[in-house]
Amino acid sequence: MGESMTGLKRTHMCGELTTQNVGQTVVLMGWVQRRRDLGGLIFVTLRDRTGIIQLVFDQEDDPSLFDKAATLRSEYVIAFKGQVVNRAPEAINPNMATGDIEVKAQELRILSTSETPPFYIEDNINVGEALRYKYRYLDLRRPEMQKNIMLRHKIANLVRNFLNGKGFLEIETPMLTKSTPEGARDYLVPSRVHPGQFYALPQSPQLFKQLLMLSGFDRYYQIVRCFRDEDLRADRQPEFTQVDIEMSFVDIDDVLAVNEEMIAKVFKEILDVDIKLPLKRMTYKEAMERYGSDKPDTRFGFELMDVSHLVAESEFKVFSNAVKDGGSVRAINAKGCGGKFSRRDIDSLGEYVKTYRAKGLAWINVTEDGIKSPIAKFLSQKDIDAILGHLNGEVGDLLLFVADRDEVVFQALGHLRLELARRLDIIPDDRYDLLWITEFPLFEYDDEENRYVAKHHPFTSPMDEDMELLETQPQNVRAKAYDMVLNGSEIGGGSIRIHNTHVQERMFKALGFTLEKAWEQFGFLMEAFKYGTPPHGGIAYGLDRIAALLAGSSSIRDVIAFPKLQNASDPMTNAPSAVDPKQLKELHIKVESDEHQEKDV
RNA sequence: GGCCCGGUAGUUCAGUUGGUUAGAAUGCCAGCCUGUCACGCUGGAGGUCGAGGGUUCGAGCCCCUUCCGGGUCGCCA
Repeated sequence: MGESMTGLKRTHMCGELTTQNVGQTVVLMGWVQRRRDLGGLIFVTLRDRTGIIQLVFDQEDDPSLFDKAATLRSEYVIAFKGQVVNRAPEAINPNMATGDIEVKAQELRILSTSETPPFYIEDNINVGEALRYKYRYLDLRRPEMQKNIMLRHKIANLVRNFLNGKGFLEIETPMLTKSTPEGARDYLVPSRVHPGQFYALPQSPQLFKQLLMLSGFDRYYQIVRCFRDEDLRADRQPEFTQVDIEMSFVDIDDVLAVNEEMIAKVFKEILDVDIKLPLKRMTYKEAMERYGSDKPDTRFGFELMDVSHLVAESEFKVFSNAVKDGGSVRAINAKGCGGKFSRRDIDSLGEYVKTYRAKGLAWINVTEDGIKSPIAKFLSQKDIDAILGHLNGEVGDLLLFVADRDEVVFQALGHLRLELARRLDIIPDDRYDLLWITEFPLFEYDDEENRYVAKHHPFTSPMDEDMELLETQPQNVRAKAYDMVLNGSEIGGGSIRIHNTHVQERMFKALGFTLEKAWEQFGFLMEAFKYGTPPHGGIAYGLDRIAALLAGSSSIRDVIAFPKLQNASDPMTNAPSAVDPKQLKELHIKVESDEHQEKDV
């Protein structure tokens, strides 16, 4: 049982004390970080969310207070009264923000004791994530986590203030909504009053924000939770937070302008980094051809180069056949890597690209003794000269080639250039390359479903000049879609929407929907379009990703207070879990296999 | 669903060709210590080697099954 704090009122936060407070009597409350018992003298470091301060208990001053301090252990919660004093010059701790002062004890109350925590509450701990998340409330006590969560708050606050100032309204949209067949898998929610029917948790408030434009709210935003029942990654959680924005009477330039101003403000306020506006724009086509990715990391080179035209007639069938079959042969000149990478290193790069479905990695090592390459024997001197010339291959360079369908070539080489940069450690970590990727294809072909599917979503407007290709050459239709990319991560994406029933119907048709099916699924939207729809468009940012990037974290889990593990479970609450059969009965749900029912009953 | 890596003390890990009583660091507990700040010194407690099965005279180590964690491909409009 703890003591009462009655009669003591906190006067200061630990990390806010400075030499300015010397001489004052202060009351502090927080957690015991560490106790150092030197015999007749005990030092205690006390922690709250602002930082850490050293408390001093001297046996000669007050023996009973001293004895009480001796019982303190890590993570005890205490109320403490004492006088702030300067430390002796030789006792100053330069590694501590408050290291030039300490507080001499006058009163101590133990408000709450603590068991020994399963891991130490400090930065740079080396502990498995499963353990950290099981005790997430302790993990969150660590200064670096406190910093991350506070940073996230600050970003959200900046965004709100900025958008409020620009006349945007924050409007909530439903969490219980309608399942849509396109896109990611939905989380379904049954309800007692509708047997056999399900709500879906929103993957995004997309349709609702469009309807809000139709209602005349003109400018909307929402910091909103979204849900996708897909497999997790370091940058993907089943529930995540979007900064969702929509505007009326706008075209692409209007949306991009206000958004890049917002992001620049966030960078200035959070990192004191000046972002040069307007942001660079790059078309999807250029991004793919130069970087093999629609979210290029432009902080380093190793750009892709097309050598298809040089090897189309080559004796090397892997190259010439790829070109004949409509694919391409592209290369990266890994400048200066010829001498750095061993044969074993190069082989491991070959294994790496196979992850991305490339069948292999051809290479040419340009050395002082001429070229070394397993494919040299298939290439004529003329071919080699042409390739070296085109790729600017010089002594010391390593040329890496992938030949396949464009899609595979881009993916393999796009990832390879990232891998090369990581291995060579040449990615500057103090640089923030922000850019827009524009003119995305409206459709991409889905091999499994044997039809075109929307690359962004089915409400994205085609570019005006490509409108006529909708029925005849869907693969060549570009969309009024844009992504914001930061250092190789997509942090936001959006589009100008279709605001016309007729165009929307043509779109669904191109996607292989019958009119009946389109109306069944999205009838409420197309019906709405009949009643006076302003041109509109918007964007949605991944707040978790932005916060992680600004915090310098490699995983969005570091900026989410209570994240889920890779299997989408929560080791703290044990969610998801079996439910009482009574609940299922009420919901008219029968679970086929009952082995999962026993999991944690 | 596929592939890769991992699971040994509270925690992070080591553990040789399969061979005596499974170790280290740190944390924890006790004692000593008045200027520490990763305090120090001395001592102590602490283990279902993820689980189940198999091979063997003998398994932390080999084999099979399974569970769990991480990464990744598919997937993620």
